[in-house]
Amino acid sequence: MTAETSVESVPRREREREMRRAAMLDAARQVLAEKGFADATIEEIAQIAEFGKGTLYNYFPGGKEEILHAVVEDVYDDLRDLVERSFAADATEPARDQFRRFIGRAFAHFTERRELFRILMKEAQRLGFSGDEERVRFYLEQRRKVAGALEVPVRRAIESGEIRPLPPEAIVHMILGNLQGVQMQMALQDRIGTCTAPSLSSDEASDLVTTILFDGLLTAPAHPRNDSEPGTHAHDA
Amino acid sequence: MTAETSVESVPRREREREMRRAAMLDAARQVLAEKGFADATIEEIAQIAEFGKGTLYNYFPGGKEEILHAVVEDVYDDLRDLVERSFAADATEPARDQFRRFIGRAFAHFTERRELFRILMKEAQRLGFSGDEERVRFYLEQRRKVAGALEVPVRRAIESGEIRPLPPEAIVHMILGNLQGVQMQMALQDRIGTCTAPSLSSDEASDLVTTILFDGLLTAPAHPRNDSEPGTHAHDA
DNA sequence: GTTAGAAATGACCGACCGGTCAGAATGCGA
DNA sequence: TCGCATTCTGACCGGTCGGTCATTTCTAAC
Repeated sequence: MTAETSVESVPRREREREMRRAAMLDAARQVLAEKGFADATIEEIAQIAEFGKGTLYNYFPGGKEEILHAVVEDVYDDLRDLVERSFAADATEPARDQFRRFIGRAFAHFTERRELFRILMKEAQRLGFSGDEERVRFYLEQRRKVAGALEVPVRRAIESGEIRPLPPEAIVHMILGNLQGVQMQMALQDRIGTCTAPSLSSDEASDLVTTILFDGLLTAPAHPRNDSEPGTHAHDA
Repeated sequence: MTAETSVESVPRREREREMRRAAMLDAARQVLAEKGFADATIEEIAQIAEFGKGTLYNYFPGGKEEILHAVVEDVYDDLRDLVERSFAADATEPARDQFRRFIGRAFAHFTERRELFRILMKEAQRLGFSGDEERVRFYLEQRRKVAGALEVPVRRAIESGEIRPLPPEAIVHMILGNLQGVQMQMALQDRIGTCTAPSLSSDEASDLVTTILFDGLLTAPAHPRNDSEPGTHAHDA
């Protein structure tokens, strides 16, 4: 009955350690989402995880900072997986449909995981704009994980001629910016009882983003669709 | 020579007070951009503004929080002005050109005022997601100043039939999301010597955003342009 | 020059928190 | 059961910082 130290897949001892680590990260997520990095206290994380403060330092010798990094890293890993899974389908599927699927899943992901979105908004930016070289590098690395994954289908769609040959990195940033902007709107929306707007549903939001992104706002093309490069239009002084 | 307390436009005493207040806010902007709210110290702000710490509390009895609010409020006011100025032109100008002008100015505004963008990124979100009812309300109010201003031209363009009749609030959020996403990319880009990308210029960025926003990514319309409502497309489970 | 009121100042206080470490608890093999 | 090793723990320490207020400095009216 009592476990033997046999050569099982994972040495038991280690598995338990991993479980505890996960519990600590769970607690950290919760507190970070609620308070933000600056106001979160190690003490509270420890309390929620039901460990002594000192124990956290066993698992995360780097202290608060290391905990934040671990949490953020997980969030971005999940996001990258989500991207990769969303585009895994056959290559014949129209780009528009593939992206529509991704966008829908991304909204769903963060809608049922508010706290992760909060952490991303509150802390990721802070890392990116931190004065500390190390932190900035970490942030860029994380962001590139996702951007890199998303660049693959974008490039494919450009090569197949489905979408305009604009700089892929820029397209990726715009897509991510759109997602963030609308997710933000939805998050704020139910934060105060819908002040004015008719409360976009997750599905409506997906359609909307896809439409604007792929079809554009204009009702009638101002100039030929195959005018692929932005070209020069009205500039201002 | 010595000033008289005459009934001039502004009572001198008050003007000087206003100047000092402005100097303090300048210093605050600088420190907030560099360190963020949590790590900024009143002491440092006072030092840079060349006042004693106590004096700051004369001008901002609410302390650190009130200072942040004042700074953020100014940023949003400027932004709203920028929106209103950009669309003040005659009503016959095509919507696309008007928005192109706005987008260009917005990039220019934040490109030559990095520190304001930083503050917006680092702190505004934090306010929006704060647990405190009061802070959230403040944030929403600020944001609405800008969103409200931008909604005007959007509504006009919808009514004139130039752009699709999608929910104006959503369009506004997407526009703002795009601007933020791309501005962010540019900010990060020159934060580390351009890792890979060919470094989007401010003007290229404006064209790019305008193109995607108005003309869409697709090279050929997948379905009729006047299919104004997003309609149902590929959904996923 | 005098003085009353306003404004500026920075030493000080108390709260808070990240991180440490000596000792307690626990596990585990002999 | 014993004893060693590993892990857990929370009281404690040092440092920081927001905010206060008694004192000083300035201003301007008389």
